[in-house]
Amino acid sequence: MKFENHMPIYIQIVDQLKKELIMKEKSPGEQLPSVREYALQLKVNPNTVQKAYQEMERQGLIYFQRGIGTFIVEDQGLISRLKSELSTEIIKTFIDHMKAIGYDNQAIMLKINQILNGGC
Amino acid sequence: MKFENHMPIYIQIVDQLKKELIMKEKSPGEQLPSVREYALQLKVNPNTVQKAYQEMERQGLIYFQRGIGTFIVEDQGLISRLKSELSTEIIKTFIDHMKAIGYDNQAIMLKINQILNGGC
Amino acid sequence: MKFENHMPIYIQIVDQLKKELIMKEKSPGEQLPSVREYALQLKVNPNTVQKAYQEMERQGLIYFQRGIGTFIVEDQGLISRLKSELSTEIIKTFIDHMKAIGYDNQAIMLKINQILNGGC
Amino acid sequence: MKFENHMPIYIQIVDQLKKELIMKEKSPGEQLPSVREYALQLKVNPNTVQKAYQEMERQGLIYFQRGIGTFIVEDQGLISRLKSELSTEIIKTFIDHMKAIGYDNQAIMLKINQILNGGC
DNA sequence: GTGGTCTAGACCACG
DNA sequence: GTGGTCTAGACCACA
Repeated sequence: MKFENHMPIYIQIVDQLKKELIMKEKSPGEQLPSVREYALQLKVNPNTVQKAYQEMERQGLIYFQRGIGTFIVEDQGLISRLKSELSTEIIKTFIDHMKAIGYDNQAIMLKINQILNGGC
Repeated sequence: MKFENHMPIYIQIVDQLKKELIMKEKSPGEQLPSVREYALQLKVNPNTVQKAYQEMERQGLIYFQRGIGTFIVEDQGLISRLKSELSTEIIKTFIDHMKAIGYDNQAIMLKINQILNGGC
Repeated sequence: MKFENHMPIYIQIVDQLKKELIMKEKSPGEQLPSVREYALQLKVNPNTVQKAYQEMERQGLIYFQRGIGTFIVEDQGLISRLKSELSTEIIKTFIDHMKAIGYDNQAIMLKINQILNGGC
Repeated sequence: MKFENHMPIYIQIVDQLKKELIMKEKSPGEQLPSVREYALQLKVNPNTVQKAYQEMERQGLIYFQRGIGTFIVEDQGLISRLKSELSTEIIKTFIDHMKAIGYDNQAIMLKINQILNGGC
């Protein structure tokens, strides 16, 4: 896994794990690698993985069990909820950015159509 | 002007000035406020404005004239180039993010259409 | 390290580090002293070292690793590229200066031969 | 006349005038343009020309005559002295720079020969 | 007046 | 510990 420079590594780990959840590479209830193991795997400081896990716990995505391990919460709606949250957030940010440089709804649609090279 | 916490102030100044350029509130060749004056306006340290200006010079958007002031580059295509660069960047990031959570082109279009409340 | 008056300290630091790279006192991949430590060594403000480092990063000579340190780029050709760039730059400037005061190629060669005390 | 950014304009004016002296475009005893006139001609602030003239007076190249004008000193050896001073200075600087990046006398000769593309 | 550099000292996020 | 940012205040060269 490659990390970009302008973004905290621990955030990039969180994003990666979320993506794996959504893409069904990880499932609710599944156990995550231990902090040390994952750190070795990612060639990253254990503190960084620790911070990533803490961030995910804060967001209610995983929970710790003392002495046993770290697990993804067993919430049926989790994935769809996550996906919808993320996509809304992404789109909202996107539209804000575009409007800030003078695009209106129509212009945005046009530009996107262009880039996705589809008609509609 | 209000600044967000999680982003360097000098970057926010750069973004703001770029936006003003695109929105034609500033024009090529125009003189920018002096470092000190702008700092007063923004209630920010002069060094911070200085850093913002130097970043913009590095990006080829403005130039300094010793002892005289700071000016926007006199490049005709500047604004359109800037606008196109920024929008492409924004859209590219957006699409990457969406694909990372499992949306394909069609799904992206659909979602956007919904939100921008347009048919097509 | 002593600094001359008429040249920014941070530029002198950059030049010094480039020289050390060329003279193989520093090698690709090597870690540079931390900003604070180097500032102490040079008896200079940390911000000044910071500025020097950032200038070098801008020139693609070093890179930062968040929370870890600053490293020389791991580019095999780096040193020879740097050396050739610098020497060409120096010679070009030199020849321009000489021609500006009326020396042609031959006169330059002659004068240099004299001073470097060599026949040829 | 075009001015470079990284060098004070008044120094560039001094250098230009020295060059004109050496190239016999100006002669000992000749009157220089008035500060105002020259400033207009160069599209430069009069203070800048003033400073250039002062610098040249300091170096003993010109003298002021109150109410009459500014003149190049009437020194027979002036030009050759100037030329020799300048060339020595230029060469000394050049050799220092080259040695600082690890070239010895021989290597310098080689590199110069290459660039001036002459045999010897 | 302008921009450019520097210092001293502080706080922050990150690993 | 690391680098990144910011402030307050100073001095300088330049136009």
